[in-house]
Amino acid sequence: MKNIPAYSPDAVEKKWQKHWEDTHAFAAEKSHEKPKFYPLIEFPYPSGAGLHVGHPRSNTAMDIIARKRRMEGYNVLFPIGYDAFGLPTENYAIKNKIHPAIVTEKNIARFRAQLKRIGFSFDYDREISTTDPKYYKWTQWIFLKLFEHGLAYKMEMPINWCTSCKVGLANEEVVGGRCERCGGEVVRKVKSQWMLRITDYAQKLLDGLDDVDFIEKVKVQQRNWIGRSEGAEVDFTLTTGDKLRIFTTRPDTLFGATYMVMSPEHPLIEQHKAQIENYEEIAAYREAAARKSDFERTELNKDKTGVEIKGIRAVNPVNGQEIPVWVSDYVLMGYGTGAIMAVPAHDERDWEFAKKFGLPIVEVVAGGDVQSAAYTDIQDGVMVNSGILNGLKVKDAIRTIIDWLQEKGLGERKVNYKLRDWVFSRQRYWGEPIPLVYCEHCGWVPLPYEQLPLTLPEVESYMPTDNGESPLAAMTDWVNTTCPKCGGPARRETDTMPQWAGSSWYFLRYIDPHNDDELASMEEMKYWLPVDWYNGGMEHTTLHLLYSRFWHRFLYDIGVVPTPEPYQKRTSHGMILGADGEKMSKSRGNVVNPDQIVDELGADAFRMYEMFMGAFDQAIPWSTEGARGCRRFLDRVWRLMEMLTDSDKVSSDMAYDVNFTIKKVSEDYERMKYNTAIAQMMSLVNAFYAKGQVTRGELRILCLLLNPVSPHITEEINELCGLGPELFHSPWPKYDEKALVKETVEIAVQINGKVRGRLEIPADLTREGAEAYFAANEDVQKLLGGKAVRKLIFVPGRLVNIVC
RNA sequence: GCGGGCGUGGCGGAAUGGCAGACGCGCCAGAUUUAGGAUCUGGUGCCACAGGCGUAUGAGUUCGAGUCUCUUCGCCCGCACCA
Repeated sequence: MKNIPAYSPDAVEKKWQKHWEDTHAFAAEKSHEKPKFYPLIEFPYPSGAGLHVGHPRSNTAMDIIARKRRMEGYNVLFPIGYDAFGLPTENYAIKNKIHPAIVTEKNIARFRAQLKRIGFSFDYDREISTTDPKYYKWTQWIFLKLFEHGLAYKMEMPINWCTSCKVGLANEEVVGGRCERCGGEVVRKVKSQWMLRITDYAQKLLDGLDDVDFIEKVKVQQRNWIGRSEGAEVDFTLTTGDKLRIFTTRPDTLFGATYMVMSPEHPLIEQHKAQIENYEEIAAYREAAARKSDFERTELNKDKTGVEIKGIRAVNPVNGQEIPVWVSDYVLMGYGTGAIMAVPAHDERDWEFAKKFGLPIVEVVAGGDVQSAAYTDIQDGVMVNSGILNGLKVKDAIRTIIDWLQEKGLGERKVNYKLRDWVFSRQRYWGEPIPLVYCEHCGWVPLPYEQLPLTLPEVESYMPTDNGESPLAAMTDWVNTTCPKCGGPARRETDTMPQWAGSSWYFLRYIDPHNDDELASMEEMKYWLPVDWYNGGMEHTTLHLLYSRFWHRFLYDIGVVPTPEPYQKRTSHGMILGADGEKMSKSRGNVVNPDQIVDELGADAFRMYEMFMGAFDQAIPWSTEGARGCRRFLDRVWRLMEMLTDSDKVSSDMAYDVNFTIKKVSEDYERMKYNTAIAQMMSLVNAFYAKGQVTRGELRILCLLLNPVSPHITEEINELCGLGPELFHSPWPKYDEKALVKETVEIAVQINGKVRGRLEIPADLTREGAEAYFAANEDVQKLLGGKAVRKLIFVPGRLVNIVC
């Protein structure tokens, strides 16, 4: 072909992006005739820093799948939106005295422009933002439904308080005793908080994992987070006459319990103040424990502390033995019953504690040396010193003792979960207002649904207050209202919702984003749900993923959505590190700006490098040199136009390579093996160069295969050469099985397992015919040097191994 | 400590139990060019180089192991006193 223009990514990309935008090329079709496909990426938080090179990794990966599915004839919904409530925007607003809504709008505009420059095939007609009152109307609506069903409640409880953000945090937001966002110190503080009863859904969230295709490590993390454990609750009688209930997973070791431990916050301590001889000492210990942050409490776990409660003892229900009761902060009030029986012989923590305080260690499972270490094995051990359990294996003993306890009314089978209820309040401005009012007569009263959305008022200052109240609390005009129930005076809730709220259901809104009557129409949801493929970061596995599964399951239970699980498949991408192999951060100065890469190399090369740089699920250091290599490859693809020949067919000598590439690329995209798919296309292009020619038919196939990765250049080449209709709605190429069968193949010849030569043999040689074939082959006989063949292993298409 | 994952050239990484290092980066040489850049061609695991050695370590299974089993070492991620 003559007169090939120079490749200018900037011009080519602008041209196609405008064309796609003008024609709404990637809008999901209204009709439900075609099979649907709903791929999803985690919608970004529009930070002031703009897009990060990490975003395009997930986006491009799902864009490739979305584009391939359209070419395969699916109706594809590939949406985009913004998770725009949140602390950084609010902090920026405070610092610069700008309304967070204005900051948000600006940031979204920038993100949108950056995303469009990279050419993602999002359906921008369905764009949403969690900060839009038309959106958060439904976030509030869901909250009211949760409230209506008893799943939202307000409770005085110790919360994690970030001393720097001055805000309560969920357990999940505390990392190593510090605030996940700002790194500030986190202490305990008692405050009245809205809570969501996610614990009611622990078992459903666990069971639901069996019916979805999440990658295994995501399932494992969710299971660990929910933390189900089976055991029993057992009542010990105290010498005061009342009962102390404990939870244990090892009721078989009941005969080995030599003391008990209560959490410092256990209510029985206060109730028995009078009987406790050393109450002062206990109270002092409790105060010291409360002052410690969670972090310190766990940091010091090697050195256990505790105080014996003098004046109260407990009676072991299985043998009537009287044992001491201790207080220690290694027992947590928030799990089980806040008290344990201690079996030092068979629990490492109890063993350590017993050693430190000189408490007796009684062996009840034989198999170890319990004086030198706790014996915790449950496979081989046999019960000893255990009355009715003697001689039983651990598992049988557990069953036997629980039955016995239940019969005597001393205890019962019990399942516990590590999962805690979700602290849902934030003392912040830039979040969804909680649509409830407090009335002296009626208590907490929900706003009527028709009054939603309850919008954020304009305030003077977004600063949270030192006493822990939200900035909204200062807005008396807004706060003081009337009770929807009795009409009397009432006060609005001034806490707002956490950022997790808006992101817990956004995938539903994409389905029907402009609906003012419902969060989404049932008919549309029945067509589009569940999300077919959701890709995101591992950092959201235990928070966002679990929260959104919880909300969705609740909505399913009340008949609002048609599927129990929101996401059918969940995959995860690896992080992109700085060129130095460290996590990208401003302070390290190793941050790569996507705009710069697009400026220098073009969006197509940028997208390709993001996919080519390494295995998709692994952390990979950035290399701008590597990205230039992808640009060089696209230059080579462009110059294929110089060696174009007239045929619309695939030439016979290229048939194998072309068909193999179709097969490999098709399969690798599905398995997220983007790097090897691209490598294969590079090999094919190398083959065209080696030959010095490419037919129009061959180039068209290459453009189709490469289009999902680098959509602009491929459309341009296709158009310049007039190869066919626009690629993005052309059918995905199919390979010809027959073309993949070769007449001869080269195999390796091994003698005693070592490669000694190569041989061209007929491709259809069978295992049966192999012995005769190689016996008659001169080259093979030369390698054998007259030695007798003891055994011959022939692997068709691969090798022959002759043992002699 | 528990759970999950990983360890292959100078680098990113390929490899249904079957020719280790595909593809790319970097590097070397040549061609072209006034020069540089770009492009093209060839080369590039290591060594004592007609051969031998090589996938963190040591063993095992196998005709055959990067791949399967066990051992040791190292690294990453998640959870972390959850009874």
